[in-house]
Amino acid sequence: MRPDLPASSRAIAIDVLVHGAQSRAQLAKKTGLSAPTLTRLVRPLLDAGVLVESESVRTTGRGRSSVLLDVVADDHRYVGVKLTRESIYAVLTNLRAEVLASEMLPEPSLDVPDVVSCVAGVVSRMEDRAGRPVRGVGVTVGGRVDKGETVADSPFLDWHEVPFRTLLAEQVDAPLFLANDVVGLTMAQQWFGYGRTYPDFALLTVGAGVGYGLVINHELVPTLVSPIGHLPVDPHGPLCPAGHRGCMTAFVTSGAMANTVSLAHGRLTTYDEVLELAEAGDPAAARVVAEAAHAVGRATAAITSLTGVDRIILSGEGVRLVEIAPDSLRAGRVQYADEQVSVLDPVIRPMDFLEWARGAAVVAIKASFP
Amino acid sequence: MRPDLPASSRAIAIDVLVHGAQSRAQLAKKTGLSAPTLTRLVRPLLDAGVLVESESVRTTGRGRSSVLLDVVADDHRYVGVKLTRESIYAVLTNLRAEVLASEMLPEPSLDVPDVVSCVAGVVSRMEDRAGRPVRGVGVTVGGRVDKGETVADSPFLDWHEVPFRTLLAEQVDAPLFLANDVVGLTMAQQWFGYGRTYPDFALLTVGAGVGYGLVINHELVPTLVSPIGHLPVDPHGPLCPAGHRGCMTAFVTSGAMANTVSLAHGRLTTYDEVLELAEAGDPAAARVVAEAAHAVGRATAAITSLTGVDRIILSGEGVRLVEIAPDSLRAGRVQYADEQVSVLDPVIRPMDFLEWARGAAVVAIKASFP
DNA sequence: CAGTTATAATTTCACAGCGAAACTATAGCT
DNA sequence: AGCTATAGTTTCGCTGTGAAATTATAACTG
Repeated sequence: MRPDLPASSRAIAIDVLVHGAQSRAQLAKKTGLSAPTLTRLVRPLLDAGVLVESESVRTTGRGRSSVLLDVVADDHRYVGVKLTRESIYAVLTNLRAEVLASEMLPEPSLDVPDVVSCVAGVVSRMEDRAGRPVRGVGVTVGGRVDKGETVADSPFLDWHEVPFRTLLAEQVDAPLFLANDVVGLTMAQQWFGYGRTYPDFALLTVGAGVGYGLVINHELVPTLVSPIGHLPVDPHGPLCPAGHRGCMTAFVTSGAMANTVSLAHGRLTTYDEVLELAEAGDPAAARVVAEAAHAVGRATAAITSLTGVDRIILSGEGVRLVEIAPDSLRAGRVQYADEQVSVLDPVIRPMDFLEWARGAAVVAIKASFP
Repeated sequence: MRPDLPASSRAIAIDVLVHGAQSRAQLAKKTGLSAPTLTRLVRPLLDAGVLVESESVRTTGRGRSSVLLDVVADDHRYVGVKLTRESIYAVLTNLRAEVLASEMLPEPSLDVPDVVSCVAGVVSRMEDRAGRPVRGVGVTVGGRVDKGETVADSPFLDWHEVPFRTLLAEQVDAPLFLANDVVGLTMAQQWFGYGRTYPDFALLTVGAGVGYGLVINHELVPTLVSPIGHLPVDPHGPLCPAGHRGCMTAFVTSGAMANTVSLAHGRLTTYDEVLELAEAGDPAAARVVAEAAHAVGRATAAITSLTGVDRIILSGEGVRLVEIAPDSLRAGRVQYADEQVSVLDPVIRPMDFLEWARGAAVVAIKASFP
């Protein structure tokens, strides 16, 4: 973040980063600014090296060729780290959040000093691999993060009021940014994913927990952390650990689903097995998966009802469940819908665990660009 | 709306209208603008008569007395009209949306020309009572309103794609504004009610239907029209006319509640009787009211979960039900809540039907001030 | 191939919004 | 009367902006 750059210059730079190389004329039309203003706004960006003029491109028709402006994505390196209870995931990315290297290692323990030095070690190795200064390091955790400084409360790590950024900054030189994990994932979608093109969208993640991010009018709406996890779906449904009957956590988290199927079959069944069994036609597993997909559909309908946002991304490690039971998803989404109103289908974005780390990298990119 | 006024002048004028008489110094501090800028912004407002300097006020301590700036609320007249299936409600207000006169008359029929001339008649009578030119007329209806021009779809009036504003403009001289009824009510809360002080709040209305308005960061979020009416609460609950089991409509609308109690007692019971019976301890009525209040609580919890907004206003003609069963409301609100997170109690704003018309007047005020 | 047209980008210039500094206007306190 | 504190104004310079004119480039035309 260069504080000397005028805000409108920054907006131009972000547009180029997010939407790719464009000419000044295109940018002027898109932003509603005049051509002279664009020339003026772009100059300091060129001087600072934020943008470069790439080849001039012949468009159809006559007239002078336009010169494309672009970021040099590969000039910059960012690191993203996501902490879970079991593992630490890290990625090295360029400015466009494209993953160049990754690492996964088991969580040493949940003691804060252990985690701090372990993360510092990962970051240091990533810096070596980068072969150049890293411009920013983003770290995300599940749970409440306060002002980007402290982990106020993380049930996954059993942490409370840990001033994690400060602690980590003692061992990491690069600019450091701390955020909630779903916030990072939502930002990644906003700048480099589905949300790029849309001013409003919601992100619902399914896996060990249920995550939720909301963007309205290009801005991230600060929701409480993962409150959607306890959104009620069916007051007669299964029980979640917090004692809620039929909330999202009880229906769709991988642990809950595995438990239910284990109980039905009288033997321990993993989440992956549940999905396989469901695909193979096992009645119990199929039922559990269908109910979970139905619950996800219900949740998307509630999101649309209460926020007016109808573009919804489904993602998370466990999202395959809705691909297995698309009809249940659809049924849950439209069951209580108004007849006249057409309902957009959610977009499914399968993802592995590195995607979480990539979200962390985007936290750093967003905070430090340009 | 004076298009020649700079945007920041307008912001100052709105602040004075909404928050009452203030000195330039106060406004400068609040808006973060400098004192000179405030002098400059206020001048055209004084010239145009939007603001006046009222008496200079001695504050504590020494120094020059500050001069309060205020709108002349009673210099201006606005009319608000709300259409329902059975009746037309109209109010005459001043600039601060204080009701000076009101009128209620039965809907002549649902034929568009009848309604148009009836509304034109009401407006004309209100203009007579105003004794001066009316600065704006706001008309609101339940249902989808497109671009302030046409009633795209109103199940209450059985109207579809009626270019109501244009039709009415042929018989009304004053500037005319058309909007959804809940939008008007939300705007009224935003400028002249509970929302004045808060950047984020939600409005939930209960009555013949269920209404929902959302303001985030001082801005009205465009939600679909009354989709919350079919928010599911309990998939084993009562049935609504659209065939949904246990949706908000089935639980909390006055018609549904009256029907349920009528059925239980084997005799026709009105909504008001239901509330009286519940207060008197009648088990069936008390149960229906408690379930309704519980459903309202659930809905507020869902709103908070999915929007992050925890300040919620409960209103509408039927809102007394939650006053009768506050414990059920609270139970529904916290039942699925996270334990750590403290939950704000909703604010209850009882209202009569004229409040709807006042909301319509606010539509006109907001659109035409200054 | 020179002239015409179309598009991109830049330069020049004038205007609007804003705040720092200095100034005027009050009012209380000593 | 002189000092201090607060409100509001005037002056002036900085910054962001677009209209208009200018330059650069490319294709099409007769």
